[in-house]
Amino acid sequence: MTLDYYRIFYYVAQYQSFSKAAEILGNNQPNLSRCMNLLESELGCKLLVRTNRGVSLTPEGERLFSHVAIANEQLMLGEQEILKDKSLESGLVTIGASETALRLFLLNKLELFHHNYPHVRLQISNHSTPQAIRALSHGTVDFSVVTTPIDIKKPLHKTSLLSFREILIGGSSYAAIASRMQSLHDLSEVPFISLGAGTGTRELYSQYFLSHHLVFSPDMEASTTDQILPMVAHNLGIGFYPEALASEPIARGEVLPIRLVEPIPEREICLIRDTSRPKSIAAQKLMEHLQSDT
Amino acid sequence: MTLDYYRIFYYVAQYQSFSKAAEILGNNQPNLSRCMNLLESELGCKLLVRTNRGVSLTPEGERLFSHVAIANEQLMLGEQEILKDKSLESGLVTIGASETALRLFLLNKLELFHHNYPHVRLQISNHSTPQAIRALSHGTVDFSVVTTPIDIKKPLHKTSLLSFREILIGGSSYAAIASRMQSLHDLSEVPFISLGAGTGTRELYSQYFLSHHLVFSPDMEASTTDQILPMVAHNLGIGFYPEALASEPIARGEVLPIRLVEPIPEREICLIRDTSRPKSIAAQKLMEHLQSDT
DNA sequence: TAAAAATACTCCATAGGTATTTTAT
DNA sequence: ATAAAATACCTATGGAGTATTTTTA
Repeated sequence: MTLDYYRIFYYVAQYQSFSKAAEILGNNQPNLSRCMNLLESELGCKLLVRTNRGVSLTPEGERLFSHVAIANEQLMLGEQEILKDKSLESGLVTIGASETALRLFLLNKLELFHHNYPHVRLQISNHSTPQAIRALSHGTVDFSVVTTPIDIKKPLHKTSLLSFREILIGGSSYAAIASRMQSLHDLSEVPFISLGAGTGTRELYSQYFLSHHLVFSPDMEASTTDQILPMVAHNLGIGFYPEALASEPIARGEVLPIRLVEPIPEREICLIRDTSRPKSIAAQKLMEHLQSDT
Repeated sequence: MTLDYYRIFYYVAQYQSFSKAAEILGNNQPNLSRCMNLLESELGCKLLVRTNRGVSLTPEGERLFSHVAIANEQLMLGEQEILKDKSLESGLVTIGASETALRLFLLNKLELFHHNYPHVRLQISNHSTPQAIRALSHGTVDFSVVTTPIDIKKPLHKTSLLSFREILIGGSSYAAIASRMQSLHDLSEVPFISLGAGTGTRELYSQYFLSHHLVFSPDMEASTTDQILPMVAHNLGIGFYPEALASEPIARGEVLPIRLVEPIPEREICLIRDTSRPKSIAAQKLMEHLQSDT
């Protein structure tokens, strides 16, 4: 028993005519006649009353039609939705983003993407890097954009998007230090400002100090990177801060760059995806967009 | 684009497996594989993620499925309803019936029909014969069962079901009259009880009297046939009453039959249907039942 | 008689089926 | 090694189409 008969039935009932329905369906009258005969005989029940003026429904036909109409409309709706999703006229992408990744990379990219596909809803949850990765594992986001270092398990996959550097900055009180190149050992007495434990950034600098036989023990903890800049500007201490975000405050003289002998490890912004989970078309398109150079 | 793909998609999504779905559908795995490939390419969009452990849905597949599920369930529901209608496990028949037709014929028949098909709902509207025919013309009843005389136009069609006779009955006060055969002329001074104008019965007796060069002018009007018997029993007058209903009161001595020289016209109970209007299966079955001898 | 559906008949696309290969765990 | 889907290939049903006839208002 083929469902196509129901679609034909739908149009025949709508137009009260085999010929008209055939025209709409791009089919022919004798064929619809045959199909409706088959439908009736399969259901063992007359559905249509044929006259020389067209077709009308029997009581059973009416009953069936009320269901068939709903079914057909649902299918057409479904097709429309798929088509919209496909053409990115609808859709939802959920993104896990670390703060630095968001500020340094994602916001620009999202602005362009949103301009191109304004009907795709974007849901960004701002997390630390480990939190963003956990959200991905739990399936609460489509993908995450985070900063190295990262620790990744089996079905997760990393793609590099952008390298960036951090520099050490200090407030006006540290003008003397800033005036010449420093070694890490020289700064053991200077108070450091850093993000709290449990962030990738903190991990990174702990490793960085350790590799130079020092212990990184910040005197101040900021809960977001955003807070580091004003804390530094107010001379609470010195801290590492993304170069791209620091250049402007430096130009305005709000903070000073402190040059270091030991090269600060390069960091990366990267895309993390769960390869075991299928992606919506909108999510695929956005991921593609993030990896392109535009 | 064939709707059958959606049915296959429904089962594949349900069972998360081509093989399993094929089994349920009485089809084979390679065929479903082919059909789903076609569906995806027609929609231009991946719906299923094939793995060696089975199949899962992409986000677009999930969206489509929510619609397809509704559609499929509606179609299955529709099929079930039709099947129930067909087997008379459901259905509704509306009947227009004149009082005499109901009492003399219909009630017995309906009792048996209802016993055989208890799930078919019966809606009987009690009317005069002209009202029952009008209800049929307006499409508010499936068919009518009425008594002659009837006046019928184009798409209405009459089938005789049962002949019956009426007899003249009187109360105890009319024992003298009842004791011997009467002619209509002899009864001109006796008060008659009859139904009101606008009923077939009244029409019939007007004609009957007229054909014997008399005028039928009842002194009392009853609004239903039911009321004639007690009125007669209380000696308010004499009146025509269906023989079948009179026999019992006569046997009990409540009323007396009055024999007439002039033969009282035979009457008929008949089925009136609107040939231009299709009938539900239940209505067809009941009409058939009314015309059978059982 | 005209406008619809029904009938008769042809053709070929494709659904259905079998056997086998590929893939991922 | 196994359990799934994919691929390859074959067959025949039945859907699509054309021409014609039938029906009934």
